[in-house]
Amino acid sequence: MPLRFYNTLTKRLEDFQPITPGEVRMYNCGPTVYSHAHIGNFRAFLFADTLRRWLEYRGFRVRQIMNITDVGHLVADADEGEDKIQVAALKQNKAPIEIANFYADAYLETSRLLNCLEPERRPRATEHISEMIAIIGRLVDKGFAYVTNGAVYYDVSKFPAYGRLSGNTREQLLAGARVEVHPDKRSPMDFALWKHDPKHLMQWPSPWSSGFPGWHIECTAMSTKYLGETFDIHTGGEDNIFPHHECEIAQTEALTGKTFVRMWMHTRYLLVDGEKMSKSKGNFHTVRDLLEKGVSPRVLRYALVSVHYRQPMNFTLEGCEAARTALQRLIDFRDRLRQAAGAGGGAPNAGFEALMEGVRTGFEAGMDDDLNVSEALGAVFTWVREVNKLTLPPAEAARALDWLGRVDSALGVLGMPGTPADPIHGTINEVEIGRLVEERQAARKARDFARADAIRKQLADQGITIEDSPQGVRWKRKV
RNA sequence: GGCGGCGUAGCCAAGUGGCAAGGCGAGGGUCUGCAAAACCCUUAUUCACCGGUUCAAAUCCGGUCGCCGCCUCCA
Repeated sequence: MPLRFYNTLTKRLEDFQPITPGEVRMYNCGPTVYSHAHIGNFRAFLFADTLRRWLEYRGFRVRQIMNITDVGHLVADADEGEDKIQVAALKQNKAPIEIANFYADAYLETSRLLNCLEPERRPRATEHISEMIAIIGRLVDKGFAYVTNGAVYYDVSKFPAYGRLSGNTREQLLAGARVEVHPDKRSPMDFALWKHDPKHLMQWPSPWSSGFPGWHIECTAMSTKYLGETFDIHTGGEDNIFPHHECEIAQTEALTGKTFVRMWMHTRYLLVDGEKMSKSKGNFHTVRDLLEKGVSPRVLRYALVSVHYRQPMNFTLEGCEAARTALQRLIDFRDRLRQAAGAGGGAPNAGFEALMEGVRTGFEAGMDDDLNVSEALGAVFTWVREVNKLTLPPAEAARALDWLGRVDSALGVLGMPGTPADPIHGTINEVEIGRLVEERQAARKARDFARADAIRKQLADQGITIEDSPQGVRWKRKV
């Protein structure tokens, strides 16, 4: 079965072929750095990461660009609202750049913690002002934009295809218009490319006024700069479909006269406890909050990645616990394979080849089908159960281990270390664990089971699980 | 009002015409000093509801109910 993705633009599954054979050019809408990223943000970023990993698994070279928005993203109405970063700056009595840098650094730290691969570039809006001004100038020259009172607006009426992505056509928007028309705008759906506002903390000179860029223009400037006028994939959250991506298409295609993006992919919203996440409902989780609550990064990654990206996901702490157990099963399995690869026993298993072929086929079919991770994981767990029944000779264990590594190159969860910052891991060190394990063994030998069980409990409280097997005692850290 | 999505076991979640994957949880077993891990068995005669098409529908069509998102704050 071919690799295929759901294209928001055509509203159907399409076989995927990059423009340049063997190379995929992909732009991911990244964070606006005015506060800490929440798990909904990271659902989208983890989707982008998984998509990149899967394309690489399939042998493509992936040129991945993920932006950082540090100016222009307005907090309320697009014309009257304030810049999100400016709001945070005023509130905290800091310069906008300090706010942006602080949250950008925090974001990058979280991204690494969740095992996201580093994109080719992370361009920032404030570092591409001159490119944006150049594009705006060309749009004015071409008649797609007009200047009033130092501001520049895109004239949506000049772009008949407006609405193709979101379904919000000009007619419908006009019919349902509920926004006061800004006096400078010709139509309520026109959007700002450049704004003039003397009160704004971030100001750049331009041919029209000292001011700052609109939100949508940054992605046009940065994506086309690094990926060309037409590229393969553009991703974002479903809320980006309108207005952000609709406006990007209008701007960019008016500018170049070419198709902007071939495949638009959007993650659905994530709900928490069945409701939209919001601070007022008390169900708002930033990634760092969850880590502080003891959800380890790899459990969080597993939980967020294991649900299909186009399915509305309901995030709960109970769900995290289920994810933790499932992940523990995979990690225990891997550890057993490692041991068997070193000192396994038994003759070659008759059905082994068929099992390997089955899991590979099933996993790849799921992932190829619009990144259906749930289906792909189903194949993996079925395989795990079958392999667990066998006694593996080293060669087979090594092959299974190798395959598990392939699976994890796409999912990125097993290779993640537990982090010291994670409280469930406790502070106990290996020397101390070894001492307690030996003390417990001595107690068991003396049939002092009360003492042995007390030690086991003590270790369990530190996140250490003891397993007495015929091959000896083992211990492991909780995932 | 316009656009889009969802409703599958206690929970999460695949499956878009041919006897309902997988994970978590629960119960029973094998193993164990007891556990843990692993394995075995059980846990949806049924896919929100009502009609229709078909030899055959969770899957297609029509309708009803419920939930959610977007329509210039948001991934």
